[in-house]
Parts: sequence; C-alpha cells; structure tokens
Amino acid sequence: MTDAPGVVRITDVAALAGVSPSTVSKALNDTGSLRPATRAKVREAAERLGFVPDATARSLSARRSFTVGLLSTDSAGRFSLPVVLGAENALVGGQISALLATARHDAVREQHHVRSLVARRVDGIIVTGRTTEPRRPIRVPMPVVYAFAPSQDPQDASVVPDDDAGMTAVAEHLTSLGRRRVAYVGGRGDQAASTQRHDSLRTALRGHDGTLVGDPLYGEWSERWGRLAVDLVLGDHRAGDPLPVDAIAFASDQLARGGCDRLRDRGVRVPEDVAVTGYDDWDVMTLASRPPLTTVDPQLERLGQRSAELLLAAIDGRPSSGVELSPPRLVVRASTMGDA
Amino acid sequence: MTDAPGVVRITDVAALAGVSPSTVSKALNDTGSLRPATRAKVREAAERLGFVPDATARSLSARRSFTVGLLSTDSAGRFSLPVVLGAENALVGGQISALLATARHDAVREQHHVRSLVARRVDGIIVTGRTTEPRRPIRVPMPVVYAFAPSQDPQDASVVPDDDAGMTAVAEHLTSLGRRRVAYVGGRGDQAASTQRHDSLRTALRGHDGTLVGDPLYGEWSERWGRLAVDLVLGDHRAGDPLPVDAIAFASDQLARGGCDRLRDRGVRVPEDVAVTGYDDWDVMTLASRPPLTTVDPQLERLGQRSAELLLAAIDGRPSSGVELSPPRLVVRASTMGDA
DNA sequence: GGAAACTAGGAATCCGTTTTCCTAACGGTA
DNA sequence: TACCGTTAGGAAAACGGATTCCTAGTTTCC
Repeated sequence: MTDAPGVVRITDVAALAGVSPSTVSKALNDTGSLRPATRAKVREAAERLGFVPDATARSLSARRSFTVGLLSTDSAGRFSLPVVLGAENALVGGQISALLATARHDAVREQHHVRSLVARRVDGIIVTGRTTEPRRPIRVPMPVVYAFAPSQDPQDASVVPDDDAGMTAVAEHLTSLGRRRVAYVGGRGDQAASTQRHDSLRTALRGHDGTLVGDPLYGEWSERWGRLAVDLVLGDHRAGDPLPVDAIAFASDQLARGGCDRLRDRGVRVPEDVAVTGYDDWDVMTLASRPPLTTVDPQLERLGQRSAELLLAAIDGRPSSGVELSPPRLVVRASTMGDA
Repeated sequence: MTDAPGVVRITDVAALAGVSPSTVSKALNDTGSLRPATRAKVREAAERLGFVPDATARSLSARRSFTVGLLSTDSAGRFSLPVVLGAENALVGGQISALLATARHDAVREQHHVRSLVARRVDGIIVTGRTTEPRRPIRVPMPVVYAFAPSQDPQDASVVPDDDAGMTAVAEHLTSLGRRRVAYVGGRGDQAASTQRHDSLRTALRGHDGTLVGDPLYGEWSERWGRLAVDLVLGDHRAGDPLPVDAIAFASDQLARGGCDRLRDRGVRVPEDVAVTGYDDWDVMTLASRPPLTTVDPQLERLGQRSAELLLAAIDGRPSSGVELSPPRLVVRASTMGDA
C-alpha cells in the first residue's frame, strides 16, 4: 500500500541533515560523541520528516524484540481480561509491546500460538488461564510468568490471587460484626476456587469464635445455583422462625446475588437477618444486587501488573521462581453493613 | 537469558544439512528449484534442530511485519473485547499476529500507542471504541478499519452493528406475538445506542400495526435505572388494573433485567402480562434473569472478524471505504414466549 | 557429438538500524 | 613546531533471513 510515501528511513534524515546514517542513529539515541549542534541539527531533520525508526530493524540488531506475548488459555474472559490489561499496562511503561494470543482452550491452537511467539522472538511470555487450576507449563527458550493459573511445575514463576487471605478477611469481617453461624456456598466442587475458599473460611472462622454451619454446598457458578443453595441452607424455614445461620459466604458475586434475590423472595432481610458476602468484586453484580454486595476484590489488574514486573525482571536477567500470592482487598457494602 | 542455546539460525540448519543458507530458505519456503531429496534433507535437519525462522528478519526483508495493531480506545471492556477477539481470531487464520494496544480513554496514551504501532510497521490497524459514537480518525501511513465505533470521516472504512435491523427484529417479533402497545426504555440519552434504537423501534412498530407508548425514557445503563423506568411506565398501576402496555423493549440486557425484577416485585407477570426484550445478549444477564430474556445478539465477534477481513483485503491492495453494517440476530427466550 | 536449454544449488545483495572500528582534524604541551 | 591525546563523525560490519543473480552440471535435440 503506502510504500514510498510516508515511510521515512534513517538515510532520508541523514541526507536532510547532511550527515551519515550512523550519526543520525547516535544523535537520536544519545550515544557516541557528537557536538550538541550536530545532535540538534539531526533531531530537527528527524522531526521535520516525521521519522520513526523501524522497530523491526532495531530488533534485529538488538537481538531482542521489545515485545512480550500474552498467551491466554481461554478467550480472555471475565478473569483473564483484567490480568491481561494489567500486564499490558505495566509493559507499556517499559517501552514494550504486547502480542495478544488467545488459545480458546484448544491445545493445537495454543501450540500454534507458542510457535508464533517464538518465531517473533518475544522477550518473554505471560500465560494466563480461565481458572486458578494449575496448568501444564509451556516449553520455550525465553522467560515465562504464569498469571492467575499457576504452572504445574513449582519451579516456574507464577502469580496467583491469595484466596486464603480473601476468605480470611471475610471471616474476620463477619465475626467482627457479631456473626457466628456462617454457611458457605461454593461453585463447581471440582475447582480450587470453590474448595480452597471453603477451607480458608472454616479455618479462619475457628480462629475468631465463628462456626461454619453445615457442609459446603457445591453446584455451578451461576445465580441460579445461588438461589437454589439458599433454599438448601434455609431448609423449611418459615418467616418468624429462628434462622439456622446469621451469614452466608458465597464463593462468587454471581452466587451471592442469586442468594440475595432468593432471600428477599423468602422474606429474609439482608443484612439484618442474614449477612451476605460475595467474591470477585464484579461491579455488574455487586452494585446491581439488592442490597449491594460486600465482597473481595482479587485486584486482578494488579496481579497482571505484578506478573509483568516479574517478567521484565526475568528478561533483565533477574529471574524469579515459585508461586507468588497477590493480595486481595475486602470491599464492604450494604449486604453486611446496612448503613455502609 | 537463553541466548546461545535454544536459538537456532538458518546457518545451523544449513550446516547440518550440508547445504547453503539460501538452499535452506528455498527448501523451507517451497521456492526456487531443488531436488525433492534435498528439500526432504533440509526439512529433516530443520525439524531436528527445532528451527523456527526469525520473523523479525523475515519482516525486515519482506518489508512488512505480518502484524496488525488492535487499538482499543477503552480498556477492552464489555463491547470491544468480543470485537478484539473476533478480529484476533480472523487474523490468526491469515498468519498474522495481533499487537494489543489499549488507550484507556487517554489521548496521550493513544498517541503513544499509535506511534509505537507505526514504529513496528504494522501492516494495518483495527480501531475499536467503548461505544458506537463516531470517533476521531487516526492518521497513519497504513490501512485502518474502525470497528464498533465508526470513524467521523465517512471515507474511512468502518464496521458497526446494525442496530436498526436489531430493533426492527424486536418490533416484528413483538407484533407477531400480538403485542401492540410497546414502551421503550433507553440508557444514556446522549448516546446513539439509546436514541437510534428508539427511532428504529418506533419506525418498525408503525409498519406492523404496533404503537410506541409514551416518550422514550432515558437514564443510565444500569439495572437500577431499569427498575426505576418500569415504575415510570406503570405509573400508579395496581394489580388487576388494565396495563398501559403489553410489552417493554429495553435498550440493554441490564436494563431489561432490572425491569423484569421490578415487574415481578409489582406482581406483573412476564411475559403473560408484559413481554420484555433486552439488547446485547449478555448471557450473564439474559440467563440469570427471571424469566430469561429475549434479546438481540449484535454478534460482535463476527463484527470483529469482518473488520479483520476488510483490513486484510486493504493490506492486500483492495481497500474499502464507508460504513458497513454488521447484522444482529434475534434470540428468543422466555421473557416474550413463555414456552420458549 | 556438440550446442542449446534446463536444473540444482551456491554466492552476493538487500532490508533498516545499531555498533564497532577507524581516520581525520583539533587542541594542548614540551 | 612537532608530537600526542581527544574528539567528531564516517565507513563498514553485524543482525537473520529472502531473493536475485550466477555457474557448473546435466539433458535434450539435431
């Protein structure tokens, strides 16, 4: 398309400034020894021609691409998206571009993308997944950081949300409000996001005079299941009867929201009769819920950002190893404190 | 990091196969004239060494990068994300990688990203936005396609969702079910997504023996406003009274969901008394809603894909111009047909 | 059997920068 | 004034492939 016009080469700048290409390079990169006047002259010529050095050629000579790959196992959905954005953001600060590669849960696709990233000689790769389940590591000749979904190899560098801290914060919050009998509602029972949060909650409650009531309830990650689970928790309770619990901790905002709806339907007041907490701080759910949800913000953007920092360090020759926990943040709203 | 080991150059393959680098290039790219035996020998050597040609070097000599930029005005949110994914998907098919650049509504950031994309000599750029409001075009020496948010310059190539067709489908669906008195609830009144859908709905209803009842209601894009708007539509209606409308078309699924909740609260049955439609086909809303929502799927992934196709064509020397409408799809669920 | 027409593969050039050498010119000192 | 150390800037060699010539063999055909 636009070939001859528009594209300015270093030789064009050199010609206009009346110097050699190497001098232009030195002037623009502040290297070598040149007279200030020469630098200024070159700078002006470059400015006038709108010269933007070809990053491709620069990469070739620098033997690195100033590019990292963002390999997303799933289609960059609810969870990996913020991670990717946080990472991209941190990278831009380091003058590095991000190549997006979404694998859509297809191993063949993923392999193809990995190959493509290797071909492009990316300086490093950030791998993200849809869930926090450990995933099979990729084998490439450059640094890799696993974000959100850790690598199955503990030697690899991974950054994952600290769900334990999140659920502990929930337990402390509820008990500090005088809630003692807490039920737990998880999502899919085969996922760590369900089971680990349960364990954390139980442990934390024990340490704060609280009790986890009943067995954990597992189902699916939907509002529908949240509603159903509330029925299971309440049993054949009728308005006026003493309630079996004074709080329900849900493993996601979607569940919590469904739960709130069902509690309302059954005439149970939130938070007066039962306090409710969610998880994820997904504004679409937390703010639309009646009442708005107290929840845990896993700060995924920050997690992505941190992953990028680790990757940049590794690229810079300071590799890290092992799983790093990224801290969450408790967000208090009306579903636990009526006046909050 | 991993420098000497891992990185295989074409000369390494040449040495192993006992031929010259140029022969390797020809063998691997199926060019030149070589004996099949030679090709096979080279292929095997390349395979054994795990040779992946350096895309950077290839780009330099090909004078194109086989890369396109995905410039997202906002942080790749609800709407631009599917567009970006669709585009990335289509590009991969063409052996092209996608550079992600999110501007976060900051003109300075955007300028920086544009410069970076130009420096990387991307073959083209797809620009997306958060809303369908026309946006200021970017000036770069390569083809550009605007997706979702069209360019203000009608000469530029843009692909936007065909909201008119979407709302027309809603009108036809409602009237075919015998609904005649339809109210419309929009989001922000200063956005085309609100106002244009209103106009389309009114026009389409007229053509099908329907009436748009009352003035359009504008507020914000939240469930809260959806709930409020229902109160405005129903006024002081009480259970048993004749209803002022037999259908409400909302401009988004969030609005529709809030509306459904409010209708339930007030004892109005959906869809028996009032049919409800949403817009966007956001499963989180449509499926969790009680009842599930009939809505319009703007097929944004497809839009993104189409944008990529147009861009690839432009890169290939077949530029297009003007605004192309991307077709939506009506998705019928229980909020209009109880047994669907 | 000799010249023309192919064929297979190698050598050289190019892509646009960066970087490493060099080489003049210049200033300072003895 | 001659010599040495600096300094400014140019020439050339990477970087890793693709591509465009070439050239030495090999066929083909009369």
